[in-house]
Amino acid sequence: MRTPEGEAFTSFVVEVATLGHFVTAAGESLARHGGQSLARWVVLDAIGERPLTVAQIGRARGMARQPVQRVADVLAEEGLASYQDNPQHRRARLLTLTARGREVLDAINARQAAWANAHGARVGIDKLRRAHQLVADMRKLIELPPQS
Amino acid sequence: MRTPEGEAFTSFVVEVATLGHFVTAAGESLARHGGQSLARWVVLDAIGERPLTVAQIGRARGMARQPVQRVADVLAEEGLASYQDNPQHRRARLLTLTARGREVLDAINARQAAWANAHGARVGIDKLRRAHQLVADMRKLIELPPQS
DNA sequence: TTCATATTGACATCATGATGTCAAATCGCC
DNA sequence: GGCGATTTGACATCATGATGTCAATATGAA
Repeated sequence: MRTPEGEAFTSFVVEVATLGHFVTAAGESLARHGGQSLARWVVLDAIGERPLTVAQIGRARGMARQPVQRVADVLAEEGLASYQDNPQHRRARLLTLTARGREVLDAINARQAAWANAHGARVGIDKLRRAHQLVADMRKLIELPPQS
Repeated sequence: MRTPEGEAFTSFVVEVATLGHFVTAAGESLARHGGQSLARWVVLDAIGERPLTVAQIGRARGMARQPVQRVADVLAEEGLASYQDNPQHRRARLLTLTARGREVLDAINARQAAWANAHGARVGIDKLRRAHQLVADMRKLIELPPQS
């Protein structure tokens, strides 16, 4: 009923889910030091380079527009971002970082960089590259239907 | 500011978060074929071996008791589980699988086994073991404070 | 046994993300 | 230019998981 490969695959999947949980928690922790949350950080970071519409942010980060909309509205209320008119689209305004939003984002990203540098140095570049490749391969595999 | 190792670590973390998302979606899909959700499947599976209290389920699956309580109450309402008196603790009743709950759980687990067998066969046992080890190592690392 | 401490269930509130629907706006094909 | 399809924002509802509080219960030290 369950092959050794099936057992191993299930163990891997469970381990990945657990690691994903830890990674998310680490992200929440990093964001909290800037007085934000992971969801807010994701939206702030998305518009760090250039203003985007809510729908564009959702596509860029693999989220539906609706949750992004809610977070974006909160950020706008708090003065970390603001909606600017979009010459391309009358309704779809561009969410833009304010000066305060830039400060907050830079602070969180700086902390994240230190965190990643410290962890990365311990692992070593070779193992990191292999790990990244392995996880990326696995993702492509899980995306495929199991029958093929 | 950002070392190559830091860059690689960040890429890995983002990839893991993405894979975790896919794995969760796969779990939701498997559970849905049994008319359940991932959260309900997790609770059903936790009491598959022996009855447990809500708090025990939470600890076993790394969740707080409160969300488990809510899911458990729904399962009890739907007749997939039932609360039985606990000789060890007057208030903490044991959540127990009903016959229907057993059927549903077995069906979902059978489907998961087929899914895992098919995917596992494609990857191969060696790569799976290496991937599992790598991910487990990374988790231990992220759990440590970054300074050490 | 007694009493401080920890655990537990039962509430509440909240953040997050998914999904559905609708009308306005844009785009693309003709 | 006109018109159908798509995109978008703006609502709504829902599932999930985290957190906090409280009283009832169990546990362990004295």
